[in-house]
Amino acid sequence: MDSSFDPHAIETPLYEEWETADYFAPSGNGPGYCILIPPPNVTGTLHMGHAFNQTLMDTLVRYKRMKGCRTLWQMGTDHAGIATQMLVERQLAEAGKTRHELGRDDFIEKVWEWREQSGGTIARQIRRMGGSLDWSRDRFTMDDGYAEAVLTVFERLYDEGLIYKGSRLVNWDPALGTAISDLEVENNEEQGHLWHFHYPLLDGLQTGDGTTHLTVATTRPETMLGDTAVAVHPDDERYAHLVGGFVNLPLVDRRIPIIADEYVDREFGTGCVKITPAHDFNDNEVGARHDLPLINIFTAEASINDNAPEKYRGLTREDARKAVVADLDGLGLLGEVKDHKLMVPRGDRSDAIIEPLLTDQWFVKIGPLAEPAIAAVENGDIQFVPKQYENTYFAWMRDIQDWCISRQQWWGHQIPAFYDDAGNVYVAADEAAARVKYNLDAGVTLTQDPDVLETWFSSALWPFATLGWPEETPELEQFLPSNTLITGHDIIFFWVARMIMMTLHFTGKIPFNTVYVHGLVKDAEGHKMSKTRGNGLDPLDFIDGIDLDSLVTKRTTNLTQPQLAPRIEKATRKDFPDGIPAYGTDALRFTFCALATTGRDVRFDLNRIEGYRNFCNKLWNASKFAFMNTEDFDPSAARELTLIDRWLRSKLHTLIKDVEYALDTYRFDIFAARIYDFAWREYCDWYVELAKPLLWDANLSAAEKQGIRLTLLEVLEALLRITHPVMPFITETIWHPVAEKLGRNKDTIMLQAYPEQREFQADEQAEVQVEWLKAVITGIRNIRGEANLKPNQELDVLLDGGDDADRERATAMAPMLKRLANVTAINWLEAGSEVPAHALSLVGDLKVMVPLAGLIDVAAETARLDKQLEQLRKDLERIDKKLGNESFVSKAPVEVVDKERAKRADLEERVATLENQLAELKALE
RNA sequence: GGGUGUUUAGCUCAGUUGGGAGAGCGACGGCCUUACAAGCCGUAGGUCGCAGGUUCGACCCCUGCAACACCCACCA
Repeated sequence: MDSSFDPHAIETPLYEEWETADYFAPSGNGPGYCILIPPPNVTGTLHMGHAFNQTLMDTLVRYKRMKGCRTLWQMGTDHAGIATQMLVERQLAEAGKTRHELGRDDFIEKVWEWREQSGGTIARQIRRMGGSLDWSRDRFTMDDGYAEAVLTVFERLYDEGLIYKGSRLVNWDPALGTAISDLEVENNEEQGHLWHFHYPLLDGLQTGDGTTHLTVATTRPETMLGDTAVAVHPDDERYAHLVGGFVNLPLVDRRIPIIADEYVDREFGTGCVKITPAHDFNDNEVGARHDLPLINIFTAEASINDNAPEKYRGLTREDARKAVVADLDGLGLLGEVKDHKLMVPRGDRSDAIIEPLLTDQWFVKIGPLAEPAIAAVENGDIQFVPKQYENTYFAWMRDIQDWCISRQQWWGHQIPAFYDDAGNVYVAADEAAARVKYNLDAGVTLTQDPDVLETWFSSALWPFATLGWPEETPELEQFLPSNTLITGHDIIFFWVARMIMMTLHFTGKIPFNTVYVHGLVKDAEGHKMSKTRGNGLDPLDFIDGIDLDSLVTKRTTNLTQPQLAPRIEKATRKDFPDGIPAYGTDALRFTFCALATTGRDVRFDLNRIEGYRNFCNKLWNASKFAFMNTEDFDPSAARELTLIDRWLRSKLHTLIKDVEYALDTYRFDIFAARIYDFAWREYCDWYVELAKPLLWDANLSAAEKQGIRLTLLEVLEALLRITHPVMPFITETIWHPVAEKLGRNKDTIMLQAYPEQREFQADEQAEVQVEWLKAVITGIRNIRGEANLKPNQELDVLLDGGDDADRERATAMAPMLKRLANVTAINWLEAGSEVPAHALSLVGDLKVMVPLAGLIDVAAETARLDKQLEQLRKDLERIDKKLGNESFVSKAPVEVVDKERAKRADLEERVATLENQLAELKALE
């Protein structure tokens, strides 16, 4: 083995070995266990969220595989319609071209080319993370087989009346030129204005105070060009007499009615609302109730169209706004203009302001699909961890709206609907099938719907389409439902809910039993990582390291808002003054597990990963120690387990139970913490250190030394198996030589059985004894430390008090005690002899005394004991108060009261001893 | 406007059924002790967000409030 841990030397070659040996494919005859990867975008790159998500999945997958399950981690990628199309369009734009110049077929060809070129990136990155996915079953949502599933689903839903086409107000992204679903709209509060406009009353009408106009307020002045009414509340006396009358819509010179509708809030503004049914979801409903005309004034790019007065045509919505306000002002019809905060809807991909626009779109009638999906969670077939997400799910599902699935885009599954010249619709997988299905002769010309399906429509089929559906495959039989879905809470609606609906509808099975929802990865300040913010981190940079300048360049290139670059650079130079060191994959994975506490977002903290990189090094060095002390080790030689061996094995016995419980309950943080604690504290700090003096002790029998060497190796070997799911590379590397020494099978640790409790025996007595030993050693170390004695300053120790057990232990453990506390001689105080001035430590009834002998300063020792005494007195006081409380004694359970009494007695004795000791010290001053 | 989560040591976070507040990192002091200075030994840090309530007893249960984060929602 190399002298120190170097992740790069081991990781990549090891992964290639695993993959070549086909260790990732399902094997064995155990129970099936399946996890589906949330398919990353095929042309994307790995971000921290992926790395976190995949670490948790791989940890579980490796654990289950070692537990003997026939385990499948299903790999696949998503065609990511809008995201990918945007990317390729941007590339075209750099070459000065548009997709329209290219034409649909050539453009799609270009996207496939891009996929060929960049599709391997994310796969390579996932491999670097150590993910044990079954690459042989890799699926892509645009594969032929997958496409067949998508078309089949569409057709069946259409035939069942669950997909329909309709003309509706939808969320329109004018930058992308497509409709998007409600979920793809992000509403954020932004600063805007509230403009008040005066609409002149017609036919001589007046308000109560003689005003000849109605004043309406709006945050969107330009939409007034499409107003078709003014509404007031039906019970509003101020305007009751005007209902049924008319106002003149300025600039447009249109006569529009004054209507009464409950929708209006009398308290807000003037109590009068302009109604624009074609450009506002609320107004649209009002318009429908009052049979108002819909006047669409926007083009697909959100410029003013020909339905508006000539003057405004062709203006962008921003310019139109300015013009409308200026013109009304010129007419004296502009009232107050106030600052106003409002929710602005923006497209999640384009960041463009979303326009409600009347268009023809395809919808999924979602109610009938939602019902069984709600039931599946209600009745516990599907469980969310943490459970509170079930409420989030229910809330959304119970109020779910029909799903707009058509996109005016080119990259994606083209909608399998065909139209004849008369506009009749025929739905089938392809044109030929449509002709057969609808009995159309060759004379009928058919044109396919140009739109594509939104990406989430196809990813909703992931649980069964990846396993071969609509064919009936053995994989469907074995791996549906899958076991655990691991995902962030940001895609519960987008993906999880829709998978549940679709899978239930088409297979009659639930897609998965458990949904484990983890938090999102935030930066050290708790902010969401994003390209725009420039605070994103590349997981590969933690593995390989990156220098500061490269990191700055990475974060500031290709920004959507280049003006932010200086700020991002400054922040980056401040947060990462030395760039990022190479920590290796294992350290990164361990960090993710350690931070994966339930129901909480994770702040990625550089200090944590550094600590866990150090932990890797610790493991590496511990194994070096084990090897150095087991040269010529013969696993079959006679051995006898010593006390510390029995103690360590007993600790391991408990560890195995704890890690199993942790993983079974998705407590990755506890899993990591227990491993860390056992490996570092128990194995390294105590066992190895205790073993040293024994291995070097001439009085110890060969069998006992063999017992120690065996334990050194066996416990390490088991620890490596326990740790392997989270740190696959270092454990595999170290495991081989260990297993070899133990004479075991040595293909790969990946396929070894996960440790079971029965491999290591519990031994309560050994634990008690070693705890005693640790207490004595710690006591002496405390004296040494507080008295500022050099470690190489040898000490003698005198023991007094205690019982027979103490005497036996002191004799038996003398070598360990001497070395770990750096003590030369241990003697018992002879009865009747004089007690020298000493520093004191108490272990139960046993007095551990270190004679001052000119080494220890009386004042320092006094201070040390004072500190201890003060703490003891505080404890005593608290207990006295408790026991002095009549209600406590009478009402608390007897065992609790007894416990307090015992504690009190013990404390009292210790206090007395220390007081005594302090008095003696005082006499020395 | 509705909902969810969070608030514990300087920082990041644990704390299972109510019964003596924990870890890692950082800080401080001492050590190159023959696996490891990416290390070893020791020490110091907390009215558990605030205010009430239930209880013999509350970080834990209940009520209210505050701050922060996120989700949902049509207030012009």
